Amino acid sequence: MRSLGVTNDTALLRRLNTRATLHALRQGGPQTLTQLARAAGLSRQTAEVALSDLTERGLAEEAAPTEGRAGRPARRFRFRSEAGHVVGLDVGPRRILAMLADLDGDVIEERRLDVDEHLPAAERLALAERAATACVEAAELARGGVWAATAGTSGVVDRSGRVSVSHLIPGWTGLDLGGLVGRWFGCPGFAANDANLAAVAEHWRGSARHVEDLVYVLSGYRAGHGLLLDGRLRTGRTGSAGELGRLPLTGWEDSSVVLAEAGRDAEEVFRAARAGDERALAVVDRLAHGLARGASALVLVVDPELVVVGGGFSRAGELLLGRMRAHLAQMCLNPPEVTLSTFGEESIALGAVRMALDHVDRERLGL
Amino acid sequence: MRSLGVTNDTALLRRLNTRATLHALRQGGPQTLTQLARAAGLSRQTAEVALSDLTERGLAEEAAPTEGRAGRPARRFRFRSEAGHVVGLDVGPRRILAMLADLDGDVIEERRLDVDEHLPAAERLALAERAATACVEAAELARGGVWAATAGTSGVVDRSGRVSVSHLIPGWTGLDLGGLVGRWFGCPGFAANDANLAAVAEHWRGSARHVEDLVYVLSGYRAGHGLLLDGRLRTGRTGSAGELGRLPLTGWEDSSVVLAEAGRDAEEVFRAARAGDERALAVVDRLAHGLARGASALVLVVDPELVVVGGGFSRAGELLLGRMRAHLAQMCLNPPEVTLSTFGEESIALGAVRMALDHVDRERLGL
DNA sequence: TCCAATTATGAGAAGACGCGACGTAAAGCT
DNA sequence: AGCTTTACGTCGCGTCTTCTCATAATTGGA
Repeated sequence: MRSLGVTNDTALLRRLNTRATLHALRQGGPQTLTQLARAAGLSRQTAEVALSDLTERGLAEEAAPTEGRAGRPARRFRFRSEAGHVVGLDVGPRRILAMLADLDGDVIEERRLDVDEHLPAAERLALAERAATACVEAAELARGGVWAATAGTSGVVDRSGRVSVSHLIPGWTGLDLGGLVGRWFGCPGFAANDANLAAVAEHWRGSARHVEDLVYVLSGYRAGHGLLLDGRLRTGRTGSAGELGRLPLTGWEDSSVVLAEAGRDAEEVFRAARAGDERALAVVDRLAHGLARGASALVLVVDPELVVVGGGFSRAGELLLGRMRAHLAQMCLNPPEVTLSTFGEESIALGAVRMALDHVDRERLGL
Repeated sequence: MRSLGVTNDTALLRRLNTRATLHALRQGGPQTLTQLARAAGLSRQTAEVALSDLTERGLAEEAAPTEGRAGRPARRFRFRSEAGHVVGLDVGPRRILAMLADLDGDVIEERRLDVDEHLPAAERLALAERAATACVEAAELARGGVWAATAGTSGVVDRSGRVSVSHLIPGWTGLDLGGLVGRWFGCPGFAANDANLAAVAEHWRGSARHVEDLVYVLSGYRAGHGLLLDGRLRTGRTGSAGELGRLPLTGWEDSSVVLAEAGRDAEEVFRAARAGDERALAVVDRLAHGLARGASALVLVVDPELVVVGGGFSRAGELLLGRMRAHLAQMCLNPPEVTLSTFGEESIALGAVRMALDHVDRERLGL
């Protein structure tokens, strides 16, 4: 049974209308009062009241007036996206990527570094913290300028932001990653699985913008599945949704095994395949078959609108995708669309940014 | 991006508070004004206004006042659950079950009949209609007294209520079942897959009351999986979520095959197994293994809190459940709880009632 | 340069809603 | 009969939104 929030008095109306105004302001960019009111479905006066409230809270300010039009020039307002910032991190087995974004989600600073996959947890964390704080310092933010931070990583991450299992990163299991990144900046901190965050990023600004139900297939050195239903992340009770490790699928080959047998580097195989090398093409097909096998389980269970393929192997491009489509068509009655990730390697950190922004929108902006 | 409904004026507050009052009234049974106001988080006056509105709409009425207490007797109000009714149907391959329920979801009338599995669609539908109208006539409802109707059936049912695939029922594929049942009573009509509706019923009043994410395993002559996440039904893009038919699981035996090999009737096998018959126990174990295989795919993908086992085979009881738990533990890292269905054979029609009530709550009561 | 047309602003009035307060009504208890 | 208890009903206040109308600040053409 749905809970009906405490509704009460007219202050709720105020909040609701301020929220609608803020929403319209963020969606439509700098606008005049009249435009804003229409977009929010309110009267001009109400929008004005809401705007003065937002201005007081530092979330809106007057911009240069319209020019070139007849009549009295209208005051224009803009969303102060610089009012706050969030940090998004990708702490992977071989790579660390830190992003600082404003309230529009525009990435202002970015630090990327390669790390050894055997690097111990403490040093890995120190590097991640340094990368993130470097972003913050470069942007010259005031103290408390970071409103939320999220880290994505390989492994199972539970609801509280703790890594409950990680095979790829040494010393990672049991780590309270969400709590840690929060402490770095004195703000709420979160953590999530990398494939899940990648799915979030693709839904936010990537290939899955127009879709509410999607499966993300992370393939490469890091592998996993991300699941978004109704536009919301599904991590499951323990955070292990989409972890098919123990699913007894017939003919399910691990990607790394396929490549190891090929005895060649992934990039090399893809290049050869594109050049028409028969054996390389066979390897790509086996890769595609393995990915389709895993994806088919998710597809048959949740029947999504779209499958997005990302991660290192997605660099094989349409070659891989075509084979995956063919294999999926064998495994599903009405197979969904399959498409490439838009952001590639950046999607995990971007998804982390989005998750942090979700928290800001909810808790701090009241959206 | 969440849409921010048209918020506007104070009429919204009215609606919100009326809604809160209705909610409190339905939850708490007959109550005095003061109790109602407290439960809804409103002032007494506001609750009174809301109640007069509800009374006008026929949804509330004054009940006998409290007695035996000191002080002026308080007026009491009750929800008029008899203000409207819904029909829930289970049109299965071998059984038809029709239910008529009031707005509390209490089943008032019920008609059940066995049918031949080869019965053509037209005759099956005629029987279903007769069973349902018999319920309505027995209750002596006024014209327009049925506010919504839902039918559950075997096969894939898409969002519009059309059966897109059905192997078990002849002539069923392509049928606009939802539209049909709506036309029978001149009200909105819906249709859904049987396992999905069973999941809804268990979440509503059965074994899954306290849980928001669950997988329902329908086992027996009818088989399938139902999926509820965040308390909401997940049917997927085409309605085929949970249809694992093509999933290449190793060692996945079809229940019917297992029983056929055993050469005995299901009931007989269960009875023998309970008596300790070794061979019967082995058959039950193979059944459990097959069910666990299928369930494991759903469990690994969505990581639910609970698995509910229903359908004919669930009559094997704890015997089957215990084996399923053991097998699931082999297939999942942290296996969820497994429990028996509360309603057994009635769960599909009950779920249909709930789905019809959902529509009424949303569209007619504005909840 | 001046005037009309255009567009937005700002103040005031009206309508709706919810809530607190206060007096009143209706019961039980002594 | 009188006191206590509990709830009812009404009044007034504050908040919120919208409508209206006079006013202000531009542009473009005469």
